[in-house]
Amino acid sequence: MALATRERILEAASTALLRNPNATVDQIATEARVGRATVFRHFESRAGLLRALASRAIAETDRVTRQAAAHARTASEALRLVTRAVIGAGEFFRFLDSAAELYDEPEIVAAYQRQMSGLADLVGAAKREGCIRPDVPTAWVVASIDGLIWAACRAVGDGELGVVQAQDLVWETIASGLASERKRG
Amino acid sequence: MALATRERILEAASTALLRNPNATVDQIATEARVGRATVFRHFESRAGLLRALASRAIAETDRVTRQAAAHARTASEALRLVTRAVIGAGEFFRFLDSAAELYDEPEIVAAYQRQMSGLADLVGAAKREGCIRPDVPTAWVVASIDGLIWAACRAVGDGELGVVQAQDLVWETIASGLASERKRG
DNA sequence: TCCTAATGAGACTCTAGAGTCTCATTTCAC
DNA sequence: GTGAAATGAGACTCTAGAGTCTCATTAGGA
Repeated sequence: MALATRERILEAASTALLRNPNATVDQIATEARVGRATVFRHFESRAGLLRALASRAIAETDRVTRQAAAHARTASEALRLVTRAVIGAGEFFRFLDSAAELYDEPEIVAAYQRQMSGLADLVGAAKREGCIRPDVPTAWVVASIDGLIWAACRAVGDGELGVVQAQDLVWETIASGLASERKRG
Repeated sequence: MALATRERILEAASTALLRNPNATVDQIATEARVGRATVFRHFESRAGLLRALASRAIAETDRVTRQAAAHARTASEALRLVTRAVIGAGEFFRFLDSAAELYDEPEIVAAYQRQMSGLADLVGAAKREGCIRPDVPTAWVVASIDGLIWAACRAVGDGELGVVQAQDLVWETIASGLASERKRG
């Protein structure tokens, strides 16, 4: 029961924070259909709750990332699989989009930088394999993939796209852009 | 003087809010090198200040958007010019990135939706002109352009890219993607 | 120089929301 | 069924930050 309650609170926090990044403990408790005091029984503070939620998001993202990378035989394939995997895990970290206070937490910042530098390594390797254009700065490749992933997660969350569709579209956009064939050359 | 002070406060608010979306009136006043009371002499409340800042961002974005569209002879060209123009105005609206509370303001939400639906119209027309792939959902084209614009503004703000470079890269990414030629077909 | 408007400083009130505590009630394991 | 653990409800304290007000100081235009 203790574990179930804790999970329920985390889930509710994710939902409430997505709706409003400044959601109060009271709102989170209501969303979880739990007393406010119970929230403080499971987490030392509001900040502690957010940290726990962020840890969960980081762990899940790392997990799917590692798993995707392990299945790939080339860096280019890894880049594609990792991108798809992260989009699939979007529901876990999407609340971070506008949870500004969390970017004061060193753990969060470190995790984000770790993800981005892992992505940069992958992009570098994919360039060497001839899959990614060498004339485009790696920083931009990383930034744009990041931007497209966020856009995809938002679209999925809003019900505009299905998860698989979003995964396909992001990769298609990265790979070929959005212009018609005949205009491309 | 009154006008100069007001402008200084708006500028400071933009800076302070970018650093921390929950910046207090005191922090904004300090950033503007102005007394806290002076802020309340120029704006009815913190929320009013943010609204004024947002109005400024909306007006500027609308202005450059209209101007860009006016110079274009085809929808495809308009799409390109508008995208570039919006990136150029990034410094005005970038604080909106994580200013969650502002998305409660009907005026802001309406302006954002207006921009997005204008973009959707442009994309639709560009599709009809044969410039944008017809098999990709318009919603995704809009979402990905939006995502890339934000990514570009962030990169420019962080000093990773120059404005012109970012404008070029965004359009290049939209037009052709990031994959090497030989991998594209 | 003088007058007026704008400002800075700081004291003050008020409120929302975090965090604590208690006690009655529920729920589950045994 | 019984006891321990978990919970809900609500009262309570405390603090940060918004917003108001006053008064002395400054700056700028006539």
